Parts: sequence; structure tokens; C-alpha cells
Amino acid sequence: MEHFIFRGKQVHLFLLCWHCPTCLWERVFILQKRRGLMEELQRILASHDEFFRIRYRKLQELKEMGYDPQAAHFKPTHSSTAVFDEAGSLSAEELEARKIRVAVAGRVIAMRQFGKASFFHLLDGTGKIQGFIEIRTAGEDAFKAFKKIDIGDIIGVEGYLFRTRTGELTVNTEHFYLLTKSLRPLPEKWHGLQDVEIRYRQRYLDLIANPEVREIFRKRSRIIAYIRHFFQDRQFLEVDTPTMQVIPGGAAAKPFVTYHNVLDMNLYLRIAPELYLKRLLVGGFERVFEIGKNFRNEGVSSVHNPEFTMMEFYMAYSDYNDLMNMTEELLSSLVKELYNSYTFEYQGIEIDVTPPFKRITFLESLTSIGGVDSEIVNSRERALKLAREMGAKLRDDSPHGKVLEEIFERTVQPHLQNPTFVVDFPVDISPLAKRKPDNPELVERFELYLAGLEVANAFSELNDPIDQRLRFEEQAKLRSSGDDEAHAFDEDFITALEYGMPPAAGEGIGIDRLVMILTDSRSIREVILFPHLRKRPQE
RNA sequence: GGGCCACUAGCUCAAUAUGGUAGAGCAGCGGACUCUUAAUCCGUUGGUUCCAGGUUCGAGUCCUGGGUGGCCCA
Repeated sequence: MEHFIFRGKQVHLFLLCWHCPTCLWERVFILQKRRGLMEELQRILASHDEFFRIRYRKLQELKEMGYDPQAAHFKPTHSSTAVFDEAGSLSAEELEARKIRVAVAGRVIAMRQFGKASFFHLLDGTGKIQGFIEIRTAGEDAFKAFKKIDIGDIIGVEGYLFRTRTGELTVNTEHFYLLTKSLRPLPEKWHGLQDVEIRYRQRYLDLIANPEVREIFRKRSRIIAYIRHFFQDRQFLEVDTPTMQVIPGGAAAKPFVTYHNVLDMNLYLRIAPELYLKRLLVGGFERVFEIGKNFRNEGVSSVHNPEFTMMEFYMAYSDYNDLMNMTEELLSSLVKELYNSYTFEYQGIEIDVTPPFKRITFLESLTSIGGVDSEIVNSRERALKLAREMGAKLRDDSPHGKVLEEIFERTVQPHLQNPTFVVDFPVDISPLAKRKPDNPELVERFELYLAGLEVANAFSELNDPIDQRLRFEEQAKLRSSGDDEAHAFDEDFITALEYGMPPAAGEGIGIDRLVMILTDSRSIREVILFPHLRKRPQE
């Protein structure tokens, strides 16, 4: 129940709360008349949220007092940490003598008001700093206007630095500027935001309320930067290959499908960049790497997100042993960079990445770590029976290696806390890897496990086009019998190999899982800014 | 896919092992207050108890179905 009256250039708006006719909202509301006003009013009225309306009214009142965020031009001279860098060591007396003037901007995240003075904290991209405003310094008008500032507003403050009686470096406000009005209340101040669903769906609130979350994503950025520099320093070329592919290859996984209108064809979001990176080896780029998104049409869990960030690199004239050494160097130096130590804790378990890492063959790990009888390992039928008893969903024609892989995941993997290279995998689950010269049933491949998670997968690359065709044919058989994770047949890739690919080794590193481990995060969703969730039920 | 748990004010949580008027703190609003930092003090607003059914004189609570999220298993 509401109406408004135009009076000159102003609109007087009368509002009554929908629920209680006597509520406080029965008052005059004054706005500048301008184009689009009616729409704006209707929008505001449609939202009868009390916080929103009160804050919107304060915004109008601030505009009338000359604090228009749309007109504000404010350039901070200092970030909050820059203020501490410059003046953090100065005493109260020194600050008083030097009258250091600063301009800082940030979101008001706490406010303690008195009759004629207020303390507040501003949060900016680097941290927070306390501000102070009093009538004596800022003047009566400014102080009156400041009373209409809410927690959540973004303001700019000009003033000089001083120390409070408790010793906190603080900006004494001479002028302030309203830069953005927050029309919704921020999460509560000292419990922070706990609701996991809101934390993920409205990550910006999480980032405002929970400083440790900011730290995770800063660390993620540092990790990626470190990896990038590591490879650039070693003469690797950073490249971008297609994320939309005609034949999704390079891994065993179900792809997402999309459709290109003009070309009238289905395209798949890539499950791996591998086959394109190897084409670059054929083309003569001998060291390449790519950091980017892969997409796999699988379930979500604490260690799976449908889109995830992968780092893949390929190095000509090297094999999987070279890559193990390189991976050791990368991981141990990265941990050293982050923790200033080769050890760190993940979920209460101490992990030691001092090189060299433990190495164990895939088959040996099943017996010595997994405790599986070697006769079972060697018999596909007996292994299949065991795997199914452990709950694996396997087809009757599942290859021996696939069966053993399922057993491995359940019996061996959880024990691999300290970094461990599991080496020499069965050929039937490695269609792109080079066979071992002394045992053609195995390939030169390793996976690196850390904190019980697979973080890297690498092999000496198969560069024999004849063998590659046979492998693809094997996969095609599986595919035609219903295994939709079997590798697709890629004739064009074989053509590339037929021109000759130098001997090379390649590796993929799961960035999200690595970040998860290095930030002591329990779930992969903690290290992905906007993890995929089910769509919200209709509102 | 299966099991368990959660969902109550903007936020964080209460609400008799056993159905009986839905509360607190913070935030908000009004007032006092010039060194606070969870400021304090006085007053006060705010609810589709996730949704839909059912049982009952009466449901936040019990039952059935559904939704979203979390954990575990697969």
C-alpha cells in the first residue's frame, strides 16, 4: 500500500509496510525526478525488504547532502598495507609531528559510533585499516552525513595518521566520499558466514567475511605463477589449444557436448589438451605447456569438479624418468617456496616432500601396500571378483588393467600420503603411452600421489603411429561394446604421428588438487572460486 | 546411485528424552555517549520454521513425498 506525489523536481513517496500498517516506513521519501524514475520506484517497491529500503533512503539523503557515489572521483594514495609499511613503525608523537596525509578506500566492515565521533574499519584488497571521524576535525555536516554510512558501504577517506590510546594506527578523517552504497546487509561480524552453500553461491560474501578464504585464493595464484615460471625458466613455450574439440581425446572420461550452429556440428569440451600438445611436438615446438580448463561429465565430490584446471607439459628428447626428476624438483621447491620447509601439514598429517620421492611399480604396490595376493593380481577373473566385492562397478569385459586400477584406488591409494611415484602401468589402460622395452604389457608411465590423492600423471609418449593405431582400435572395441569412457579413435592424430613425433615425455598436473593439498583444504570446492552446485530450487 | 545428518529473523544459533502463544545475540530502527575495536547503556522492529501433503482439538517438533546442502559409502 503506497503512493507518490510529484512536487516540482521531487517525488514524495509514501510507503506502508505490507505487513503492519503502523510500521515506521510510513514516511516521506524524496527523490530527484529524472528519466526512468518510475521504473526505479517500482523496482524498489517490489523489494519490500526493510534493509534495502532503509539503505536506499539513506543513499538518497546522502545524495542530497552532496555525497553522490555516481559523481565521486576518488583515488586512494595508499592501500591499507601501504599505510602500515609507511607509518607502522612511527610513534604517536612522531605521527603528530609529521601529520602524514593519506587517502584510503575500502568497504566499511565494522563501526563503533559515539555521539560526536566514530571508529570504523575499512577493508581493501590488501587488508584493513581503522578510520576515525570526529566533529572537531571533519566538521558538523560531514559528521552528520557519516551517520548515514552503513556497514558494507564503500567509502574513501582523506585524513592524517595518528595513534589511538590503544596504539592502533588510524586515519583521522578530514573528508570522506561515498563511493558505493551497499543496499543489503553484510553477514554477521564475528561468526562470519558459515553457510557453505551461500559461501559457494555468493563467493563475494565469503571473501568479504572470511579473510582466510582470500588467503587460499592468493596462494592459489602464487602456486600457478610459480609453476608457470618454473617452466618458462626451462625454455618451455606456453600455448593455448582448443577447448572445443571435434574428437575429445587424451583421457578416459565422458565429455560435455555442445553444438556449433554455422558449422552444423557437435563439438566437445575437451577432457584433456594432450593430443593437440603432441601435434605441436610434431610441429617442432620441443617444449610446450598449457595451463587451462578441462571438462569431464562426471559427478561432483570433494575431489571432483566438472571443470578443473590442469597443467600439461611435453618435453622432447626425454622420458618418464626425466619427468620424475623434474616433478620432484618442481613439487619440493614449490613447497619450500610456500612453507620455507620441505614439510607441511595436510588435515593433521605431516607430509614430507624432501626429494627423492618414493618409487614403486603399480603391480608391486598392489601386493606390498594393498595387501592383495599376487595370484589374484595376476588373474583377471579373480581380480574382477575381488574388485566387485569391494564395490567397483565393472563390466564383464573390463580389461585386466582397468580391474587392477579399481583395486588400486581402494587398497593402495589411501596409504600414499608422502609423495610417491607409482610407475609402470598396464598397457590396456594407457593407450597413449610408450611400452616398456623389456615388457610390452606395461608402459613407461607414472602417477604421483600426495596426501592420498592423484596429483600428476605422466608417461613416455607413444610416438609409433602403427602401435597408436592398434591401441586406438582396442579402445574402439571397448567403446563399441558400450564403454563410453574408452578413448575415441582420432585418425587425424595418427596422421600427425605418421609425419614423425620426436621421442618425448609428457605430464599432467591437477592444479586444483595440488592447491587443495597445499592450502590444507578438505574439499576441492574450497579452492575453486565458483564451484558447480545444483541449480537453486525455484524462488 | 545408497546411507546418515542439516535446513527456524539479514547473519550465528535456541525452542522440555515427551506436540501446547517461535526466542536470544549480532545487524537494523529510535535515544544517550569524543579513544572504540564483539564498544557500552535504554527502548524497539523483524518469522511462508526449505516446499507439498498427512496425523492431531493443536505440528518448528510426529508421518509420507519432494528440494537444497554437508559427510560417509559406492
